[in-house]
Amino acid sequence: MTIQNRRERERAERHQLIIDAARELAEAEGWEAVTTRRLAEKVEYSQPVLYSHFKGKDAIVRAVAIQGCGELARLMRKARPAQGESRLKAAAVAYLEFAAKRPALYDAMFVQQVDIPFGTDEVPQELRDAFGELVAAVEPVAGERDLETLTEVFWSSLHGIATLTHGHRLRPDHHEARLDLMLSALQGA
Amino acid sequence: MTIQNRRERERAERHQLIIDAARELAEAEGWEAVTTRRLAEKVEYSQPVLYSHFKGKDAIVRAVAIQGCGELARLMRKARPAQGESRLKAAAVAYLEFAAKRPALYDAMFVQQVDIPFGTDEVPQELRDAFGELVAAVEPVAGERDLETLTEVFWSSLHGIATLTHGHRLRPDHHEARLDLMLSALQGA
DNA sequence: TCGAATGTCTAGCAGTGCTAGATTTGCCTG
DNA sequence: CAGGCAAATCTAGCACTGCTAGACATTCGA
Repeated sequence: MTIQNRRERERAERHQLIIDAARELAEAEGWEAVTTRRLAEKVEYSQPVLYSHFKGKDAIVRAVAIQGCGELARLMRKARPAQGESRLKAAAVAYLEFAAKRPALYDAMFVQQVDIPFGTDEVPQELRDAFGELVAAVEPVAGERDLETLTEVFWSSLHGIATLTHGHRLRPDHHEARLDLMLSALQGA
Repeated sequence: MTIQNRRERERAERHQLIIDAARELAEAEGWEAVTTRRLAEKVEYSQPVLYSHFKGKDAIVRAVAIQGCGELARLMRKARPAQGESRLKAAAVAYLEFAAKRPALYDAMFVQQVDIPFGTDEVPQELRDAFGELVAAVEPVAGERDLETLTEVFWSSLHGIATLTHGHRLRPDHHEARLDLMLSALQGA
């Protein structure tokens, strides 16, 4: 029993080791540098070991993405301002900072279409948490408008800004002006 | 001289043939199905011919993307409503329809980071035209706000909605509600 | 008709994700 | 403590990718 336990624990540790290695490699050199061979080398095992933990490379990326959602949720929660200040702006800033500082992670989460269940299925808790933070930020300004729909619009705007900025499609020196314009529009000023 | 001309014309035709084949293949089976071998087979030449026209696969995708921008611009121009109706809404609908109906093309244009010059460099005319259509749609509702910045916000929102919708991250049956909410927010209602 | 230049193809390299089968490792039993 | 067995792990390889060097064919001008 205890041996079984130890083995399971070791397996779980290695599982996480692979996820961390993939994330680190992607953040350091981009996802195109994350090959099963380099990943195997980084965790000091041979390639087939990866496949005893994950169904394929996609599954590894998916695992990284889900944990990334957890981290985003944590960051946004930490960024909740003291009462009185704009929750909407604080959330937007935190979100965009995350996207800018962890582009590879953000890419896995929301750009690459790794088919994480998003709809009616069993949505990972990390995703729920992240979206929940967005909802909480939108709630004070929703007014008559449908909360969830407005949150989706808010999220879309943030996502659009994040990805177009990362692709150098927007003027870099107008970031703050864009953010302010977007926020005041959504606030229904 | 006429021989030279004929050769140049044939080369140009084949150049376009490659671009069309790549677009068709991508639209039919996704970009992951667009390999240099399959593309060569489709145009009935061997692989190296592709490399005599383009520096590499990226350059082919880039060419497809730029022509896609031209098409988007054309569609949005055609969708300009008669006076009185909302230009903003017409532009948004046209943009989102394009993104939904030509997902592979949209992907090449704005999702894959094919480094098309966007900033100060020599921006392709097709891109200018597409952005110009957005500016024209925003202009009537800009009011005191900076036109170009507001257009960037509008574009970001559209892009976010387009990509998150394509990735099944948004509730499909709330598409119109989201669009209306976004438009009325930007309109400064 | 021949030589040369242009154009095109065959064959191959180094890399990818993934896996079958051999090999080693570490456990439990006699 | 030795032996056998099962589980974990690795080696080697497949079919594919983007890309290219060098052989081959074609077409032009003299």
